[in-house]
Amino acid sequence: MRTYGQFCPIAKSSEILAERWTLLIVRELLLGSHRFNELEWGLPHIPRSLLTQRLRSLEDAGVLERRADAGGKRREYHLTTAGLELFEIVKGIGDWGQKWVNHNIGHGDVDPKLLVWDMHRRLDLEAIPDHRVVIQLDFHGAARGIFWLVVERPEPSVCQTDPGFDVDLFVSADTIALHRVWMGHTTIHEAIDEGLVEIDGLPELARAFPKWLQLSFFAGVQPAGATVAG
Amino acid sequence: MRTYGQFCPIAKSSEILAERWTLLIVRELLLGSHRFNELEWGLPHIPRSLLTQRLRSLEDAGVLERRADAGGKRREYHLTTAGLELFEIVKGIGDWGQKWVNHNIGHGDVDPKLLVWDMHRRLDLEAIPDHRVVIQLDFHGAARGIFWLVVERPEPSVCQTDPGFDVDLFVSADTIALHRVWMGHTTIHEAIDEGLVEIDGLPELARAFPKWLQLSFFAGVQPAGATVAG
DNA sequence: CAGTATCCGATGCGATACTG
DNA sequence: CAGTATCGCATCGGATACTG
Repeated sequence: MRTYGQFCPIAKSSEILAERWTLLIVRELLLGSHRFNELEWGLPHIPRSLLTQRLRSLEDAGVLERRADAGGKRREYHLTTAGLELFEIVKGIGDWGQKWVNHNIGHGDVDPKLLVWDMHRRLDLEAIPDHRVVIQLDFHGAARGIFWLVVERPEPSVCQTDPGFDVDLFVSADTIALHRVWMGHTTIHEAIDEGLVEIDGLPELARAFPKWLQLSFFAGVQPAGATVAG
Repeated sequence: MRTYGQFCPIAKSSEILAERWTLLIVRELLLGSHRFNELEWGLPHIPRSLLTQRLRSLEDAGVLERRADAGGKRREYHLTTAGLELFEIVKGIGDWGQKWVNHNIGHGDVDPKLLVWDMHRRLDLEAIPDHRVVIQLDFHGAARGIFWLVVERPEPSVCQTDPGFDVDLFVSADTIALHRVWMGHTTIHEAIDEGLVEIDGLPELARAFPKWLQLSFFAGVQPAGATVAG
């Protein structure tokens, strides 16, 4: 690991935390991912070898620990007490970003895979129906992709290939528009009115769907200089 | 600038803040350095070209702005509102480091130059005498160096070469020992008792010196697992 | 003093391919 | 699924020299 040659605690922390990808890995762990594959879903474009390397560094630094899972065969990654105490820092960085960093979501910043992964993790388990609902999401515009969201208790899941179930709801969305909804820059109803998002299926389900969908943790943070919506 | 291709505010912030040296530059600005040369004092080993580059990135990101100073000739770097709002984040990272990162100060982590720079910035202006006091600091042990601290109002200064004034106090210190005092791991009186720090000069000044010296901002944070001193 | 310009070697990153 | 191995390239770090 590269060091700064300083005793300052900010420098010592930065040696661990300020390396590329590291904070995003911690974010994923804080949000409840524990398996290598789950981490990959939340970190599109990270080289697998680099993920391995970072997980090892974080283990050495005492931020996380590897465990064998219940089955005994697979590994799981869990934050230690030290790692869990990064919550406020990571949240603070996110709040700062939402407030101050250019909040025009551009073509380079959108990733349908990450969006559906985030969405599936924020579904309101209290609000979803008792029975399984399968949603097909078609993204178009800045970036394309088709995903399936299998909404069920105890744990919703997401697929990149057709899971084979009958589809109950078809959602077709402009990629940037749905990102803007997720980030709280607009509402899903506005996006629907503008024709950028369409929901097809049983009217009852179509009406209920927006209620299951919780937004990003940072959707409530106002960008600096934004006028408060009337 | 390297990006992550994510809309997540943590990722957008990290693109700016998680690059090497960046957080330490922000630390220096938060602590009151504004000129290129002051920044260099607080960032030993940073290549000047890289400092220039980072300052430019931070300006582009809206974290700082360049100004002409009062004289009109020199440039100064000042945090914007966005930059000032990084205070809690930087402090949080420092607190976390002081609590959780290996707090054995080793040979690779000591830097007398940074230490005297930090010390001169934390001198208690209320407590120092009315007249100028010149202190020569001799570091020995893990890393060597001689510095002169010119203690005076309104602004103390520090030199790497003999400023030519009569020296009022000679301080001779083991480098690691004085770092440990600064970080709150021990007291200066303990270090003196162990023979690791010596102060020579008028007894009145020698007695007063420890009182001018405020410690690191993080000296009050207990390392995890540390027993509270009795 | 306050930078800018250039050059070189080491390392980190990212892409691809391979394995149990 | 959960990694490991390898390799080219970009960036960083450090040195040196130059400028207003």
